[in-house]
Amino acid sequence: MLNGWEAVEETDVTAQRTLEDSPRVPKYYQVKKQLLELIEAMPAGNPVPPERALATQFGTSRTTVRQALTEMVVEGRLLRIQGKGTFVAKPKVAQVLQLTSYTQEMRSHGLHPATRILDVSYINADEELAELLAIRSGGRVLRIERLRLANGEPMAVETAHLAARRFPGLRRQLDRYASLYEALASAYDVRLAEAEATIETVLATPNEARLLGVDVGLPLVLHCQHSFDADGHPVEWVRSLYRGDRYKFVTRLRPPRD
Amino acid sequence: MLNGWEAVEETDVTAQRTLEDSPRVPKYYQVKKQLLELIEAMPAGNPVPPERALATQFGTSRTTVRQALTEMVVEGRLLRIQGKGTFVAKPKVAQVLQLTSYTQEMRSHGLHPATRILDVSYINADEELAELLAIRSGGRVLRIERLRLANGEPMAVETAHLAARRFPGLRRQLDRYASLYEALASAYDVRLAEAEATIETVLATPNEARLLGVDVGLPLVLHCQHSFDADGHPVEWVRSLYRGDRYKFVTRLRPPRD
DNA sequence: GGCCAGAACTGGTCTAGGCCATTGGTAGAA
DNA sequence: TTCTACCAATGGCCTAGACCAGTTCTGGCC
Repeated sequence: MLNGWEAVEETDVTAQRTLEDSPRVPKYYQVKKQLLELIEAMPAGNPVPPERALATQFGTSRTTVRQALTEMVVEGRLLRIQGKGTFVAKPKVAQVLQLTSYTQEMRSHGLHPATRILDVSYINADEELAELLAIRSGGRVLRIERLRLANGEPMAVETAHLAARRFPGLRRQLDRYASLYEALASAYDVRLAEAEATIETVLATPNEARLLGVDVGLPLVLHCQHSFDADGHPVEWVRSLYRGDRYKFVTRLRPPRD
Repeated sequence: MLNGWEAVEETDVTAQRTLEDSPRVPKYYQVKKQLLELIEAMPAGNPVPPERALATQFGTSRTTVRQALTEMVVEGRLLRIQGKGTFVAKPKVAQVLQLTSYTQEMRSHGLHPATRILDVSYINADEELAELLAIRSGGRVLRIERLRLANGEPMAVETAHLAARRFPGLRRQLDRYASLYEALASAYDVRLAEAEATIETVLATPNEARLLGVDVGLPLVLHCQHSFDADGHPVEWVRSLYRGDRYKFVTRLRPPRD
């Protein structure tokens, strides 16, 4: 019994033709294993058989096939499109966690970056945001919501917050510069010197899923960044949602100062 | 506190008393929304009603309730135990990404850390590992697999790799010191100066799930760290699997050197 | 009192089907 | 030729049950 799952890890599919044996392992997991082998030899974008066909082929119900497929979609190995089919997904992109702009970062990976501005507006800071930006509660904050793309594919939804008073006219300046950081440097002589970032996994809400073109409930990487200038004043607070199935993060670490 | 906030995109839930209307929103998602409200006022560890009761209460099938519950389990908001019930989970623990030992890190959060050594053995480096540790391919490598706990709860499975020739007798030294980093510093006068870490989301395999006490297929955070000493020589390569539902990562960023 | 068998729960897996929403092709109409 | 209406195929969501696997309580037996 202890070796129950061990047997599956090294599943010799050639040996077992049916899924009937070893009831210790869920059937959907056996289906998944076989599907993983199947798509291993397939190039990205290649379609896998439709769910109903797989159900027949494996001798299970469609529900069970979907359970296996869902896990693989969550893992970023498959991509489901309603009405079209299910396809082998592309491998993950690495994102270096440093104070570069998204544009620079993507170019250094040989990808073609693009940004679509979804919304630029002024809001009033709630208590939490006010503290992050070191302004008074209720103070005006410029909120910039952008969709980040790489090679035309949505990669992240980024919502930046900056104190309106500190960067007057920033809204207009945005049109003149390629990136926010460039605008801050050129128009306000502000450069980011340090930041604190948190990374955690969350699941896509319907709205976020729509923007990123993924399914509701898929794990995303929530990356919140609090950036400071050389004087230690807060400059921005950014909440970014990356596609967990397309991204991985890279960061350089140093020992803590004692 | 650096945190994500609840996205405000939903259709007006207050307007709809029942689950019948607005077919745009899946029923399981409406169930999830209501469950989120339900557990908001509940302390961690508190049980939610059993699935069959919820199905009756919401007028849906148990399958639909399970779909909602499953998402909440994946998000780390609920904890399911077969035969016992489903319970409100504890909030995430933040993990600072810096070159501290796990032991130090947990203590600084007021948690009681513990480490269970799963396996210490010598292996032969494959090509990839040899390059990471700057040794010849096939060279001896000490492999340390440890289970990290906080307040008695499994938090991560960590597998460290160090060149055997560079740290002779390290296997025995491990017993004498509280942490690996302490052993390196005291017995070999080696201190970590820098590291490169990658972070990505993966799903738990049966083996990993068993060790961490989570369900197969739950998202984990894969954290790989390549550490160097002050001379720039590689010291260790560590592959850590954290519970994605219990952890979030914090890191400090600096501008890239040009 | 103490032990054990079993009932009565819990969540875990699975079936066999239903209908809906989206997509892409096709046949017929303009 | 171009457009439109329809149809077939896909994945998305849902039902109403079934049985299995753990956990906990309970009642009878010693």
